[in-house]
Amino acid sequence: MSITIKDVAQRAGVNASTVSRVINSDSKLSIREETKRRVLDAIRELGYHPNSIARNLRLKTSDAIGMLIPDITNPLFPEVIKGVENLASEKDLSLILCHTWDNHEKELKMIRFLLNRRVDGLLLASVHMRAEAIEEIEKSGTPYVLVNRGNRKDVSAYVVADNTAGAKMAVHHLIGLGHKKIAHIAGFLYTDTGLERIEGYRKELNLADIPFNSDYMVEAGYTEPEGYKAMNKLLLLPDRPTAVFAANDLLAMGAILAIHEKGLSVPEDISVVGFDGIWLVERITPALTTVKVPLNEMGYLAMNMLFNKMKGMPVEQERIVLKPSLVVRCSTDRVKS
Amino acid sequence: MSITIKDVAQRAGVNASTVSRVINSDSKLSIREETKRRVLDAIRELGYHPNSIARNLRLKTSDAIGMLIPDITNPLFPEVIKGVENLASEKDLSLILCHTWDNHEKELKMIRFLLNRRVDGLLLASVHMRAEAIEEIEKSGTPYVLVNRGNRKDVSAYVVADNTAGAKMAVHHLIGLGHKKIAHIAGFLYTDTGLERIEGYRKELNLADIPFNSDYMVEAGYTEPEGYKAMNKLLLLPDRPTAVFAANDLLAMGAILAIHEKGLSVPEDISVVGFDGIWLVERITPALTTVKVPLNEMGYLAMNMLFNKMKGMPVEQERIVLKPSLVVRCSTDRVKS
DNA sequence: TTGAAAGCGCTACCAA
DNA sequence: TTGGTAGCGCTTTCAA
Repeated sequence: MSITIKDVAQRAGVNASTVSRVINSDSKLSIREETKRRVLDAIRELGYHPNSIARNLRLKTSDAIGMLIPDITNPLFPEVIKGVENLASEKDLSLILCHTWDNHEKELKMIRFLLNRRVDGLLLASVHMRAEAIEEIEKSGTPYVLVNRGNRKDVSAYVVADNTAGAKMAVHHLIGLGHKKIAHIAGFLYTDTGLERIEGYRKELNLADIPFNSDYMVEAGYTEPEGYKAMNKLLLLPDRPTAVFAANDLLAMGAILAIHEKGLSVPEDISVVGFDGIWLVERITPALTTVKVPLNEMGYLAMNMLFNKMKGMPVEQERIVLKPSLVVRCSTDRVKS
Repeated sequence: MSITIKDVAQRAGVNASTVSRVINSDSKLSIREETKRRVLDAIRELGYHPNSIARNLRLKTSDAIGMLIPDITNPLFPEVIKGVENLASEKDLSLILCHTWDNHEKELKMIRFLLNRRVDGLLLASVHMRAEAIEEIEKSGTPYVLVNRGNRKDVSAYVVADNTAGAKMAVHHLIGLGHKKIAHIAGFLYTDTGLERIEGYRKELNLADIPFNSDYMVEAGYTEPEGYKAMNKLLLLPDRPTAVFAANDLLAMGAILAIHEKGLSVPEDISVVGFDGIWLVERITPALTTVKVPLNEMGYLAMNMLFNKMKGMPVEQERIVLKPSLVVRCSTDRVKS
């Protein structure tokens, strides 16, 4: 029913192989102008469109890359995806997007799914510390790059932010403002983003000789409602913190909501710092002080690295750590004495 | 190099067709338990993963659907995509995401690209009024559904919001607050969302016997900077509007920024209403009054309709128009007399 | 410069 | 219950 290369060949009075040669216009092959024209005409007349699936089977490629993300409604990911897409579309690669909802089962299922589709490469922005999934990918020989979340335990290629440094900047800023009772709303402990941000938090506290208070650290996740819940726990503490460093911007937003609901205000009563620097947080009230990560660049660089790997080209740097920067806005202020 | 069905067959001492039958475990076919076990063992031992590309070629499907969106960093789309993805992953369909940046050339290019990949269906959230692209899709016989943006001129299947009604609600609200000088920051005129929202704006004005003032309508696009620019134009007017209805939330945010920069305040000096109801706008300052569209549902319903079409199942309703609702928050207030 | 033919990995028909 | 085989639409080698 669909028009194939044979139909075109017949119409043009040539062999299918000739049509193929015309389509792929290999400059090394010489094709008579006249033949070429006839083929091109036939293609137009019949409205022929080459079947990529057949082509891919023959060529053993898919011209597709798979990307795993936890949750696209966290505005962090669209920014990263944008960076990825820019390069991918330039290279005529399709981007197959899969959601894992930070669920290990789903993650594995999606990876198998993508591997069966023989994607040419994988971008993983949703990775648990468990190595099972990674192993499966490596066995398949499919090139892959971790994005945003790395995995400190293994030797995979990745593009991530310097989470520890970022967390230190945030806490340093708070300490500079005179805060001592600094809480941390942490991300998942099975993600290295979560772990490293905790590490930075603790290190910086240490540097300032502020003892770590386990009451001040609560594990949340990465969504706004989780930040809200975590903050409510912190607000119940007899010795309430005067500042909160949240593991990401959404968490920070949830925290601010909880604080406001208690009739307290930010930053007067409690200062709040976020992480990631999604653009919308400069518009909330109060404008959020946050650790900005070059998200777009992260996506672009990851795609670029993946592309090089796919082409078997040398990758000069397999592990890229992007420097974040502190953006001070209105959600942080000097501690009230 | 990769393990194929033949390798498995050889190892299990059966024919490839038998392996295929085991994999696809067709309940109608009877396979001896013993054989089945041998095959399954061989699969496990060899770490075999079926090649979807070959399967797709044979079956003439791709188990993939393509989705066109203008710009994923507009938070409207992640919400829609989430709805789509929910159903798609349930049906084991991959979602191939393509960005058009609202550019007609790119749109056409992406459609051809997806058609060549023989996607089983297409979800179009980025459609120009030009019918060229649609024609190409129809010629290919690929089922498709328009999402968010419909196309009033043709008979395509779609799931959209009732933009006219939504716009009327917004303007009605403003009029009820005593506003007469109501401006509209419009979306692109080649999108029917843009057009219909204008239509609702004008109709409601009409109903209240407020004459349409062309100075009060400025075409923008759908991004925040465009809203900012448009508002600045409006602020230059000798007879400044007291209220602004923006064609979407991002535009409204840009407008608010412009207003604030001029030292004016929302809603005291100028009231602002948005459209779409992305969740983040309840957190900006002031919390945005907006026309909320059930975005998630929109995605889900579109995917559902597409799925039915793909299966050749009867689609009871080819054109779904979702009712939006007005959410009044803090960005609108009575006009100062 | 072009044609013939093999084969990518799979499924499904027809036989046995 | 299983095997053999043709063929999905394409590319590419080998010959002509």
